[in-house]
Amino acid sequence: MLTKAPRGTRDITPDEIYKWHLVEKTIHEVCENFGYKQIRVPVFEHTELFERGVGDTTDIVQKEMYTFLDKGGRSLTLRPEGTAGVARSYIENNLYAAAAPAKLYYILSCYRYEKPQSGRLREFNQFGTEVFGSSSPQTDAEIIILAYSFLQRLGLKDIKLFVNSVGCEKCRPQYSSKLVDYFTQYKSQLCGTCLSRLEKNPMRIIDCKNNTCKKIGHNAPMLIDEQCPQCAAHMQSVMLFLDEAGVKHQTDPTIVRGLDYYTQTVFEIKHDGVVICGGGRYNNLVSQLGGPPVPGIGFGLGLERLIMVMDNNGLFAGDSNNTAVYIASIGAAALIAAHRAANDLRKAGISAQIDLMDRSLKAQMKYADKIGAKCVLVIGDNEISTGKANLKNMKTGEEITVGLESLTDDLKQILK
RNA sequence: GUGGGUGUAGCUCAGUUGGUUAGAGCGCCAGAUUGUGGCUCUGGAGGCCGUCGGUUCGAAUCCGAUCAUCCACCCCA
Repeated sequence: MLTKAPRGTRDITPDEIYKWHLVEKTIHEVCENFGYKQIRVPVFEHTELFERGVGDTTDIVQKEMYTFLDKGGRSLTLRPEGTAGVARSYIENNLYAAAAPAKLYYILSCYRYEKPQSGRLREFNQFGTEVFGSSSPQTDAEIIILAYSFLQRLGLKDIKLFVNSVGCEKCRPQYSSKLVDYFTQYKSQLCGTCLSRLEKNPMRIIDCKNNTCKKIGHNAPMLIDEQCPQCAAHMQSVMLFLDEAGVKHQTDPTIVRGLDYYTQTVFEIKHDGVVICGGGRYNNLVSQLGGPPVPGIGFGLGLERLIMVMDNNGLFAGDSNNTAVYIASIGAAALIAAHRAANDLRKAGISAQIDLMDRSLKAQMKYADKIGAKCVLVIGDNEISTGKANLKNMKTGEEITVGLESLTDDLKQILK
């Protein structure tokens, strides 16, 4: 038990870390390319932030939060998602007083107490973006295009983008009451959870997986048809910008999303039916949290799911950051020479390793092979007296002679 | 939270109707080759059979519980 990571958590081991480095590097590049700046926020926040921000009718808040009292008796919660904390930070640091809009991105771990399964962990990592201060449709499109470009850049081919609108504070209540009227007719046929949804959040009946509910929901009024002219125009405009960018999309009126704060645009990006990215607009979140009436939009993208999908599709080529030179040594004098040479190479920016195990030459060669060293330099008494050593290319097996004094310069040429 | 599958070496897995000292392949270490990795051959190390309890003369094997893990549902990234 002591040597077992807690349920729903996992280690990212050295042999797969290169995948994360690749993904993270791409995140930074794409976000900077779009003009977004990274923000880092605490792992835990006041519990109330999530209750108010995420919404206390959501599953996340009702049963999935890691909440605890600290020694001062404060109720704190490990963040179950990124937006609420980032919104809090935006307000607290008066970022609305700086240049608007604020274009932010983040890479952070999130925590939800759920039963683990494929692509679902209790601790997981999200890449997300948020734009605060703009309600224009081109902002929605920009956020979506950013996510889409990111996935494309990583080589994902079969990704599908689904877009919907959940309306605004004007049209949603009207629509909700229409929905309630509609579903009330079929009250006796709805499943248990949908009966309670009828009172709390009727929109979620539409994406119930129960066959009967599905059937009934199929003919339910859709918000996409019922929204106010402003919301309809907004959605049309978003899709126009997406078309203009060549980003394929389809509307899916059943996308409702589990978080309460969404208004107007919501979207999901799926791969093989798995949602790897979800997001939307939230025009009231900042003001609900006590900030100015600033609109926002963003998405969250699950990195474990992303890497899983990339793995399944062979999108990782392998670790390319292996040591350039392993310096094998025979004897105590050679070890010192190897040690000196390795440090010189490192200072010149060439990665180098020496034997730390006092092993035989053969064992050193095996080790060099195992760690994927690009070449091996062998130093013994002969080399020390002649000042020359053999450098072996581990891929081709070829050996060339290099001077120990000019090692750094020679290797710079060779490794080019 | 609900339903199902699986826990044996670092990994993938055998293990007969319960019966001595639990196996294989791969990997690891070493030697063959005393200064050169990969290929081959030889040898070696490595197991509280997930954990606890029960049945039995005897349990990896049967029963129960528990934990972990995987899959589906709910929900979500």
